Amino acid sequence: MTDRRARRHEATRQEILDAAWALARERGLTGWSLREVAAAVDMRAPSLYVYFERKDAIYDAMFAQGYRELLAEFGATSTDGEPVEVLRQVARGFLGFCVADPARFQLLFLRVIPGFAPSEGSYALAEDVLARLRGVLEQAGLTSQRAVDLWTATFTGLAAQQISNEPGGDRWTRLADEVVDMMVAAMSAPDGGRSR
Amino acid sequence: MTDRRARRHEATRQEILDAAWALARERGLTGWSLREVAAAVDMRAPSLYVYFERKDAIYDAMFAQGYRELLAEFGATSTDGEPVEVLRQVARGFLGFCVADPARFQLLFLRVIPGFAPSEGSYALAEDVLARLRGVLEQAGLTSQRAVDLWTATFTGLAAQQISNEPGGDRWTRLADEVVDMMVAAMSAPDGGRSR
DNA sequence: AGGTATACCTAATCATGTTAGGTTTTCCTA
DNA sequence: TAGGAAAACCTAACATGATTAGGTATACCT
Repeated sequence: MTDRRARRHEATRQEILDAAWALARERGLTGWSLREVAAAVDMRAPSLYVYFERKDAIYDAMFAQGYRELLAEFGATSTDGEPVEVLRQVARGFLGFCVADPARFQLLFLRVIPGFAPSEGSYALAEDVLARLRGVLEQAGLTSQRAVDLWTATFTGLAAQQISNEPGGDRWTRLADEVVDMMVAAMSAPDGGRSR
Repeated sequence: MTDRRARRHEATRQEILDAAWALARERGLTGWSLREVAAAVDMRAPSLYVYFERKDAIYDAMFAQGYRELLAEFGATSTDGEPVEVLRQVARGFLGFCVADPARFQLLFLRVIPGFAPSEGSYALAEDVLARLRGVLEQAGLTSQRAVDLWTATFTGLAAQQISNEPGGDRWTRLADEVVDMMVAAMSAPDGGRSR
């Protein structure tokens, strides 16, 4: 395929993704049909198959895009300064990211779509994020696998509660700093992070 | 309706629910159709409407049943002894409950079903459970709303991670005791549970 | 100018939840 | 105990969903 055409193809693909995101935000992650996406970009449903081989492939592309955005959010967080303060920053940033787009949160962190699993490539992006997180935690002395596991569970848990019980509020997200301090106190060596 | 008939009706209703649970456990919470449930109880799909006015009503009944089971699990946990030990017991019990049936976990604690919201009556059961939890936490000095919120977020978070990342394992659930101790240390008065 | 891949379409298939409109079964009552 | 009403079930049909088949037109390279 020629360059010009490839660019055009990619642009249309992104247009479709944008339409899907808009619908997902409006009507819920799974609350939209291919016909609706198609209508939003002035096509008929079957034409979408030129750009995505199945509906799940759209979800997969959204998944990848979401993790790329999270990586960007990470990048925007200043990583220098007192390690614990950096951690607080990261925690707040993460929660803000989750709450900003509940549909995205569900797609990235909950298993909401029946039968959908991210492709290898998309999953790799998720692991990039995790690696990045591991780095920041280490800086603050949270080196154990247990600490990382607890971190992810706690903060996705906080986001989930916030989103499903009080969307738009901060009853759970405002606990961020406190929780960070708590985890640092309990799990930084020696030897809350027992052995490794 | 006569008593005999009412009993029969209720029995069939439960039969349908059991079939739905079985399918949900087998193929995922949303991975079954009315036709399949009907086949499992030797009927055709439309006949199910004698017992449930819509598919969501089945989910609602499952939701209620799930919370009744959780209440029972609570009842089975000995509530006397050292408060912190009781808390550990409760935490382990809860995680066991979640991991034992991922479909149930999703139904009760995640918003997985598009468009489904529990009825008032079913939701009341969920609040019963929460009230019960509040009681146990208070016994151990965790009296603040913040402590309760953090508790629910953390333990549903742990369960979610365990279920979606390592089903059948214990990488997250084994953190239970440690997390309980951590929360008690950080949030029992004075005055981790600041003011109220 | 012509050929070919691409982009798009309509028509159709099959599964889904749900409604309409029966027929059969059950069981209370006269 | 006969009759009738309600309950329990059925088949047929609909609308909407994802997806496939099989075309037509457009864009671009040679």
